[in-house]
Amino acid sequence: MREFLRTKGFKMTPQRELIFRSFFELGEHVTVDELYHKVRRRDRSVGYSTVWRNLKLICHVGLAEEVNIGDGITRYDRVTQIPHGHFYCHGCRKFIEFEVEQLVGVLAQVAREHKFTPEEFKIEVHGLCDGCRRKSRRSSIVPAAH
Amino acid sequence: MREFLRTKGFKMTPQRELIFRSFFELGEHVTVDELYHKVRRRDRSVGYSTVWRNLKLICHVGLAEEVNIGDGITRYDRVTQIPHGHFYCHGCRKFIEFEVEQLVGVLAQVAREHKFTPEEFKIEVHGLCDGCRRKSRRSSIVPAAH
DNA sequence: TTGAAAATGAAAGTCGTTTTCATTTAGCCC
DNA sequence: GGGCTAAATGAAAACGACTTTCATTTTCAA
Repeated sequence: MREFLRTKGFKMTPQRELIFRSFFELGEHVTVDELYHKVRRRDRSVGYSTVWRNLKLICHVGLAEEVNIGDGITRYDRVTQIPHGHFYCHGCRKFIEFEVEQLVGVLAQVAREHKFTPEEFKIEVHGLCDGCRRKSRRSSIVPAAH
Repeated sequence: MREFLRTKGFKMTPQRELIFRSFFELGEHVTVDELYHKVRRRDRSVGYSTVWRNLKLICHVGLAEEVNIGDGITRYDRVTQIPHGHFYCHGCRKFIEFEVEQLVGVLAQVAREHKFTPEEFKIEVHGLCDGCRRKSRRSSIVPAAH
């Protein structure tokens, strides 16, 4: 990793190593805060901005990408070989991943038809997971009033 | 519209009428600021929070939905009969819409397999439109340094 | 070893969003 | 039409995630 970063013009530091390692241990849909706290448990001296900057760096070198579901909190998702979409349950606020290889193929075709050059595909479905659906049936939830 | 809102327990006001009308004139990918300024051109006395609250109300009653591309700005998109996805060009920052009827069908099937109850589908592709791709070829853009 | 460039941590700044609160208004009942 | 209650409004402040600043420290190539 030190070598990998050096070729891109970045230096290795103890903080960076800890942050990178912690990120890959968490791996999926990581928020800055989550990573910050994980790192902090191992080294109380690391600052929030250092965690944030390194998360950006991880994205910059192509090892992760931002995921945005619209709740104002940016999540960082390790880049994997297999493209995947997200089911986001607004009950338990958890993600379920699913494969989108063929969907991406279709999308790429549609993009070509529109002369659009795709770089990133975001496929997200919001709804309720099995567990939360059962719960919400019992105590049907009323949306907040204004 | 007055009637429609009344059945849901909301009142009609001059401000609300103006805001609703202005929103539907703009129609697509509307930001709070855009709508605020459009409304203001017709009535200088309308407050920002009123515009914001009414935009939320439009979503609440199912006439629009939030679109989030990850730039920290929420856009509001009129709900249409035909489900559509977005190509977002990060060159000119414009959206191109495309039909996703069949894609949504496939997604719904995948959701069923995961016992997930879908409520909203977000299909977004980031990249470059035809015009911006030609431009960026000529003057190949270097990503901002840290 | 040394110097330039990069990285760090604390603090402050930014900016879109959301809430608060005093006041006004809509619309139901008589 | 008048009275009443809940909803709506506008200004301002609060919120909160994200980003930048700056003085200091550290890395690493020469």
